[in-house]
Amino acid sequence: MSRSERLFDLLQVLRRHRRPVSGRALAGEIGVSLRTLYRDIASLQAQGATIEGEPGVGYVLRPGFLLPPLMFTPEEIEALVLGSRWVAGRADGRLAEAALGALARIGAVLPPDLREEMEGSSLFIAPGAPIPADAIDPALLRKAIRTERKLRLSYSDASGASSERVVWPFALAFFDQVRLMIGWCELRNDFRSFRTDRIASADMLEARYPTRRAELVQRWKQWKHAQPREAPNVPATLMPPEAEPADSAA
Amino acid sequence: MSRSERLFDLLQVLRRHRRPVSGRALAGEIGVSLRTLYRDIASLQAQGATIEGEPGVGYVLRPGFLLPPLMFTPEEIEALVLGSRWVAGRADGRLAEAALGALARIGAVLPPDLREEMEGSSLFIAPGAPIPADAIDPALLRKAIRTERKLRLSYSDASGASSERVVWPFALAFFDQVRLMIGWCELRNDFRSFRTDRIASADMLEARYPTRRAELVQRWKQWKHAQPREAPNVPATLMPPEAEPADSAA
DNA sequence: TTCATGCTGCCAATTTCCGGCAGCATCATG
DNA sequence: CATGATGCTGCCGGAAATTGGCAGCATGAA
Repeated sequence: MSRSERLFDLLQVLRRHRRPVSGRALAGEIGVSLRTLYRDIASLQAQGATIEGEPGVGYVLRPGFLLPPLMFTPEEIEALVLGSRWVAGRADGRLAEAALGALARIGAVLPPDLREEMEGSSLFIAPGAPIPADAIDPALLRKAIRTERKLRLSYSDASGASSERVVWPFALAFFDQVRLMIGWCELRNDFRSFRTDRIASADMLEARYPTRRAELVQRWKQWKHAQPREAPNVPATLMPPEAEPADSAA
Repeated sequence: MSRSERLFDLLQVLRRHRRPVSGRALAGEIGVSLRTLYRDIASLQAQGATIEGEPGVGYVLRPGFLLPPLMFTPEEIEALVLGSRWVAGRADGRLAEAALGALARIGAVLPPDLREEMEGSSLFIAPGAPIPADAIDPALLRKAIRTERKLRLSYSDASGASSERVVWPFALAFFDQVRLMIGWCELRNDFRSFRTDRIASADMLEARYPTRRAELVQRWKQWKHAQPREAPNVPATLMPPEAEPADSAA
């Protein structure tokens, strides 16, 4: 049996035991030396398996590595498929792939009737006007947001003036035609929004920003609520992206 | 990347594609030679995966493999959340609820770190222009589509003329501002699209329509492809909804 | 037919794997 | 505290697997 097959096996064995099992027992069950078993466990862990080992006790596989069976109502399936189709059609390539990948995973753990529901779903996203392509990789922005890292941006505002600045990115807003990255701007010492298609370059810095993302979001919402509006009778949430320019106030 | 890791990857890639994929394409996607890919396929098959390969066609993974897929990646979680937020914000109430319900179910099986990812996700759907409210319950349309039942419609077209007809609804298309129900119209004996906000009333009939939904969709795609376009230099997929009116051709 | 594709055998260079040993850390228990 | 069970790591040398390339055959569709 090749090593890769053995790893699949080990996973199944671990899944079967819910009580801790000693490495020696596992090694015996799989037919391999103890030394090799330790290496195998390390391999699985490297792939994200949360296998916990305690001295004197043994190993347990914590859930969360493999996707358990899932159950949904037909309407929930439709909602998931529709949402994923929207992402697949309207977001950048990486996210689009991720949406399809997530659907595929869900489909694999669905009972057959629901899987059929998923495959035959008749809710479609109509292609819209083409979205301006980004000069930079949007996945980088998401990664910076996820890991709360600072970004050094080269940005061209609506008037064409370009600038360089460091921002603390904490959100991405998807409009029909445009995407805005929202962050705290060190240059302006204030919140700013940046159209992703106007970001000429973005470099993720080593430094993490000092505030938690959730708190930035919360503060930003308050800030936004308090902002004077050029057209106050339009609800703030409905303002088109240009109404909140990256830097026209500068 | 180790071989075993690659096998997991290959499985997920296979799950993501529903159409047959050539070995060459798979090899390219995974970054390995064709020869090695064949060996990998054989390995997975030996472990119980039902991967079917036909000469001249490609590979398809039949569901039911004993090993469930690995857990979602953070990016997949982001995609699911973003898609669900789109549905929650842009679809009717029932679907919006379903989207949130689906997310909750997914959240229940996530390990803590991913659940945090889900709850703190910073990708937002910006509210757009208000969507015209439907006079009828959109959930009824979806139910009719799901169960392949005929609908009796009262419909007002763009000019305000109203009509009554029986249709075989098979799809719902979501545009930014408008939703179209697509069906076979018994009155016109042809495919027609109906803006859901112009449907004055809809009654689901007892009768199921005689053709399978999937086949209707397929025929409609061919029909649509063959339709003459008023503005032929605009790609068909980019035409705004009004370009394919419910009945202006009648 | 021709073409795209699946699939297999063979081979040499490279890489990985494997088992064994020795040693350390950690925890529970006597 | 001592002991035992267990997890975990480094090192080594021989063994085994992996890899890509090539050549060739089979099959089904256009």
